[in-house]
Amino acid sequence: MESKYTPSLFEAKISDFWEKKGLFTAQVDPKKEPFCIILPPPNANGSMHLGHAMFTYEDIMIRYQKMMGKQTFWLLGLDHAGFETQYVFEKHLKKQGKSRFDYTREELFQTIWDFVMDNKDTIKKQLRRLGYALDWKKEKFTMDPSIVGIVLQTFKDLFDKGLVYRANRLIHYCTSCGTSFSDLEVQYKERIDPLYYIKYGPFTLATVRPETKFGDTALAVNPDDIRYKEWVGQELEIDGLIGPFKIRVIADKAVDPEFGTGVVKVTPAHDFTDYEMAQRHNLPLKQVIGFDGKLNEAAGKYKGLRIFSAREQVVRDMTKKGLIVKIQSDYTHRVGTCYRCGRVLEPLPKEQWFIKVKPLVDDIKKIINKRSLVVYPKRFEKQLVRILDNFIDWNISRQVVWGIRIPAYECQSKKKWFVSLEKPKKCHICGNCDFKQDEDTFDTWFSSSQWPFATLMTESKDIYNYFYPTSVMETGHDILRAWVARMLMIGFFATKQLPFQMIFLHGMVRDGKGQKMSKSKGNVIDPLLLIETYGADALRSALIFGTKEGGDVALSEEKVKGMRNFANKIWNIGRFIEMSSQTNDQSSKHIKNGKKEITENLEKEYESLRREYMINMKKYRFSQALGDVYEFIWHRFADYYLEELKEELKNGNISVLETLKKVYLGNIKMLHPFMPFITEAIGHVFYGEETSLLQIGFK
RNA sequence: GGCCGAUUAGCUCAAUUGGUUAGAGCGCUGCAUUCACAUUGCAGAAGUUGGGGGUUCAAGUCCCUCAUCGGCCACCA
Repeated sequence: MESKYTPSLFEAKISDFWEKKGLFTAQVDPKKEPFCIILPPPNANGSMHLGHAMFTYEDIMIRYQKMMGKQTFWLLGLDHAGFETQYVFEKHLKKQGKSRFDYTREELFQTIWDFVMDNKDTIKKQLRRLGYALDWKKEKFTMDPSIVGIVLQTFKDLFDKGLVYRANRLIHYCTSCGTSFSDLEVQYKERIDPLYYIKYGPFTLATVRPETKFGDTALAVNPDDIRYKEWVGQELEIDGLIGPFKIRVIADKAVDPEFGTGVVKVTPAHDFTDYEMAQRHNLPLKQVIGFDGKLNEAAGKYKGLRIFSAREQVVRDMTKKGLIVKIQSDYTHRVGTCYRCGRVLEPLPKEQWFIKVKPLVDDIKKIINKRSLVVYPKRFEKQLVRILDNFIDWNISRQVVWGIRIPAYECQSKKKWFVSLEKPKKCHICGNCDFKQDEDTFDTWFSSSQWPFATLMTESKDIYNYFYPTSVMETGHDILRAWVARMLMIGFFATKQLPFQMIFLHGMVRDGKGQKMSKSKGNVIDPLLLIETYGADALRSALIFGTKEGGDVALSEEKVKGMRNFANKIWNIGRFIEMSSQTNDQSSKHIKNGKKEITENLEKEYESLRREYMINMKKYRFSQALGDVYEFIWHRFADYYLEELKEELKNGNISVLETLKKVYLGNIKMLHPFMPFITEAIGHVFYGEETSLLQIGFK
C-alpha cells in the first residue's frame, strides 16, 4: 500500500470491478427481500451539478440494504424535460443566430433529439463517477417508445374514466416562451407598478392594467357596500376610448371594499379573479390580448401594440380625455412570472387538457391517513397533506414541440375530440375520416408522475411484481408538490398501489456560507472538479457529514478536504495493519496478551458502536451513523488504541493484531455505503482482489 | 395573510424519546518530524445555546412571548 490514498488511481477501476461482477444488476430472488429505488431522472439537457450528488443518500441506502442481504435494484433514468430542454436548446440556437421558426416541427424535434442524446451520455458518465450503485444496463428515458406507450395509455385510461377533460379556461401563458403552464410552475415576483385611478362612467376605480379595459364585461362592487348598493344590477352606457359601450354592475364578494374605491372593472379573459366572477355571474369572456402578447382587433386602434406600450398609450389618451383621476406610483404587488425567462405571465383563455385531481387525491388521502406511507423527515408529511388538499385541476397541455405529443384527435367535421393511441380511422359519429392530432405535448411532469411504475413495467413481469411498489422515493423537498404528490396520484390510479412505501426528502446544497448557489453569485461549485481533486468519497461524505437529514447542506471546499483527510487516515490505518501483518508472519505465536484489558475495552467499544450504527442506519439517521464511525475510527481506534497497542504488535502479539484487524475491517464495512471506493480498495487488500464488501456484507 | 423551519464556538453545522462537564469539521495558538499517516500527532484558547418568562429533581431540547432570518403556500383590481 502506498503512503497516500490517491482516489484517481482506484475509482475508475473499482467502478469497472463492480459492474463486471454484476453487483448492481437487478435480479428476482424470491428468497430475498427486495429493495428498490427509482432514481429521480436528471434532465437530459445539461451537466451534472451538486444537486445530483445528493443522490448519495440513495446510494447509501442501496449499498446498506445490499449488505444487509436484500436484493437491491436502483434504476437509472433520464428525463427529456420538455419545456426546460426546449428553452435551453433555443438559447443555444439563438447563439448561432437561429430560432425555432427556422425548422419544421419534425426537424426541430429531431435536432433536439440529437442534442439530448449527447447530453444523456455525458451526464450518465458524470453520475457514474460518484460511484453510484445504479444498474447501469437498464437505463430508461422518458422518450423511450415503451415508456411513451405507457404514458399514452395512462392518459387514455384517465380520459375513459372521465378524469381528463378539455376546456377553454384561463391559463398562465408566457408570450415569450410561447407556452402555457400549470399553476405550480408560476413564479410570483414582487413588483412596483403604477396604480391608475380612472374615471369609469359615474365611478372612479383603481387598476394597474388600464390596457385591458377593452375586455371589461362588467363592473363589480361588494354586495355589502352601501355606497354602491343602488347601482347593482343597472346597465350603464359609457363613453370609452374606442367608442361608447354598455356595461352591467354586479355585486360579488370577491371585491374588497377597502381597496381603491371599492369598484373594480371585471376583465374575465385576462384576470383569474375576474374569470371566477364571470363564472358566477355568467359574464362573457372578451379577449383583447393575443398569444403573441399584442392587443387584438377588439382593442380597436390599439390593435397590434404590445401590452406595455398599449398601457402607456391608453394612459396617455385617457389623460387627454381627463379620465385619469390620480396615479399612485409606488403600488407594490405580486405578479406571476415565467420561471425560465422571467417575463410576466399573461392569464389568457385557451382550450387545454386538464386532469381532474379531486377524485385522485381522495383515493390516496385515505391511504395516507391510515399511515401506510412513511415520510421522512416527518414534518413533510403535514406539508404533503396540505399540498394534496390544495391541488387544483392540472393543465397538462404545453405548446412545445419537445415532448410526448398528446394522443388526442379532433374530427374536422364535427369538431369533436377523440383520445386514442393511434390516429382513428373513422369518426363513429359522422363517419368522416378527417382527423387532426392535437399540436400540444404533455407537461413533462405528466410523464414523470408515472416514472416508478412505467419504468418497471417496461422490464419483465417478474421484475415488476417483485420490485413494485418501490421501497423508497428519495428526492429534494423542493419537488414534493410538482413530482412526489403527483406520482402518488397517478401511480395509484394506474396500479391501485402507492408507487413507494416511503418518502425520504433531502435538502438543498448551498455554498460554504450557507448561501444559495447561483451563476450570478459566482458561488457554484463543480462536483466533477471536487471529485478530481479530492475523490468521490470525500465529496459524498462531505454532503452527509454533520448535517441533519432533510436540512440544507453547506458545502465548502474545506469540508471536502477534511473528508479527504479522513479517507487518507483510514487508508493509513489499513497500511499500518497490513504492514504489521507481514512482520508478524507465521513464526509469530499467540503469546500472552499483556494488554488484555485494552483489547477487551476496544472490543466492547466496537460492539456498542456497531449496535448504534445498525439502529441509526435503520432509522435513516445516516449522518449520525457516519459521524459515529468517523469519531471512533480516528479518535478512539487510531489515536488511542493503536498507539497503546503498538508496542505489543512489535512484540509479535498476533492476537492483538487479529483484534485490531477485526475491528478495523468492521469499520471499513460500516463506512462502505458512505465511502464506497476507498473501502472497497482496502477490502481488496485484506479480502483479495476478487471480493467485494457488498458481497461480504455486515457479517 | 397562512403554514413550516431556523437562531448553539470566529465560520458552517451536530446533539437520536428532557438526563453527566453542550460536540464536530474548518479556522486560530503552542509544541512535536528518522514513527501507518504533516492529507499527521499532542496540548490549548474559544459558547450566558437570539432576548424575556414558565413547567421540571433536571431544559439547547417542552410551553408562552418578543425579535431577526429563511422556505413554502395564498395572492385583491
